[in-house]
Amino acid sequence: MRVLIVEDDPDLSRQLGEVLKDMGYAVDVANDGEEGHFLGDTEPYDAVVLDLGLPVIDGVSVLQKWRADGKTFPVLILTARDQWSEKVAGFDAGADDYLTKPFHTEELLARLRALLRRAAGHTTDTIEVGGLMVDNRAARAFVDGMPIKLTSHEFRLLSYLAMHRGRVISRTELVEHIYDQDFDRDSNTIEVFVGRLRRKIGTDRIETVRGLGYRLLDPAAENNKK
Amino acid sequence: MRVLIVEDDPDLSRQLGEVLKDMGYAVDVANDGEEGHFLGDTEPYDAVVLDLGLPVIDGVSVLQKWRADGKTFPVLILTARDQWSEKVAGFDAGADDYLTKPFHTEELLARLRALLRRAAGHTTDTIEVGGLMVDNRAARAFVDGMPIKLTSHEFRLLSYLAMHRGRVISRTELVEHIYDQDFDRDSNTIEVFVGRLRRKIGTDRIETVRGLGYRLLDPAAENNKK
DNA sequence: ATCCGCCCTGAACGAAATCTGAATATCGAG
DNA sequence: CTCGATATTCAGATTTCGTTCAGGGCGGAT
Repeated sequence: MRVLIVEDDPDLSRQLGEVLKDMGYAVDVANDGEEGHFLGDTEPYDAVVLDLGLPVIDGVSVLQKWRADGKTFPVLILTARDQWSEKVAGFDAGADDYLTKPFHTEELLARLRALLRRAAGHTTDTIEVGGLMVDNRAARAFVDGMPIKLTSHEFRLLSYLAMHRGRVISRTELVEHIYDQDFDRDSNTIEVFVGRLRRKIGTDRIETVRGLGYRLLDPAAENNKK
Repeated sequence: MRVLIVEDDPDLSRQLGEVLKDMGYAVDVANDGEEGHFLGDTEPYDAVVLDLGLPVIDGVSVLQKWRADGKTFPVLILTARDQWSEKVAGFDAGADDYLTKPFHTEELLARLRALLRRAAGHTTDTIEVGGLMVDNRAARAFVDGMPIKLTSHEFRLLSYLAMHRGRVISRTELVEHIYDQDFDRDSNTIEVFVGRLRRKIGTDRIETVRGLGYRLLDPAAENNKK
């Protein structure tokens, strides 16, 4: 899952960035409205955290532009306390949730998870596919109840596949959602990670669809074969 | 599904080409308006992605010429940001949708799918023909609920037949829509693929119409027969 | 600040699936 | 029955994928 933070307070944005990375997200940070708008327009984020009080272009305008351009990613807006009018304007512009500053990072994480979940059509933070369980809340995975040790990128890959289980995901899409902006993809890192994941969760869980990409499937459901 | 990209920025066109191929389209790329116009006039595309700012001949003129010549394929135009006048001119010239640069690839894909669907007179990503289901989004096919394992070319072939079910499709048309431009068809690859498909989805689903081509039909419905 | 260890990247190489083109067999119309 | 059209089969050729490994970066520990 890849997230954009648009926040002008350097302390806050840095701290948020760290927390989100710890949780296993790929994170980009923009420091003003213009940069934020550009990134949101350019990169395929799974969610955006948007401060409404921003230099250069204010948050509501940024959000309006995105929505006018057809961007559908969920947006969580941050408002100063008691700025009720701003909040309303944010919702009118197409926000999906809000949080008033100051807030507890735990709450931000919870709301963000809820947004990501909803966008992918799930109702819980944990996804189970035939004995494999992915816990997005704790950033952990289990096979038949046994915890699996995954590195951060391995988890991101698995989580993304789990969120879209059954669908074929192209290498391109995986790269775009697992890495943040500055990454040259001219290597075979995805293949390498898929290989490692397979060794950890079992070979038959990730199917490769030649020429298209990968798909997470339930090895128990025997009707996946042939 | 065969798509033409007319785009002068080599980075962008290369990247777009890759993404679209990932999604299973056959893709041709033209680097300027003249080449683009020629290809669009000559080859039977299912959709075109057309940049408006082009060398030699500009995008709007290209589009006007195509429409004047009776070309009906859907055209998605790309405009630089905030070039509202260009956008309007594009629509007047007969564009079906637009996207402002920069954009993220998933949005382009979604809009392209929507255009292709609309053009084929369908409203969802999945097509069902008597127990056979083709899911263009997930790049999967099912027979009576059982997933069928298809290679990417087999899937393209099936998808095209499903999009035009009931119609007789000539070998030539199939080749043109499944492969990109530089392909010598002096072989019998289509027969080979049809054979493989039949083995996988059932012999009675693809009817061969002697001297004309193939047709996908519903084996349950009796009124398909000539 | 420095060292150590884990993880990531990129490349190389081998393996596997798939595609192509041709040869051969079968079918259907007249 | 004959001929052209379509089916089937198959072996290279080709593309795509899996695996391994070394170098290096980053973070944590000391």
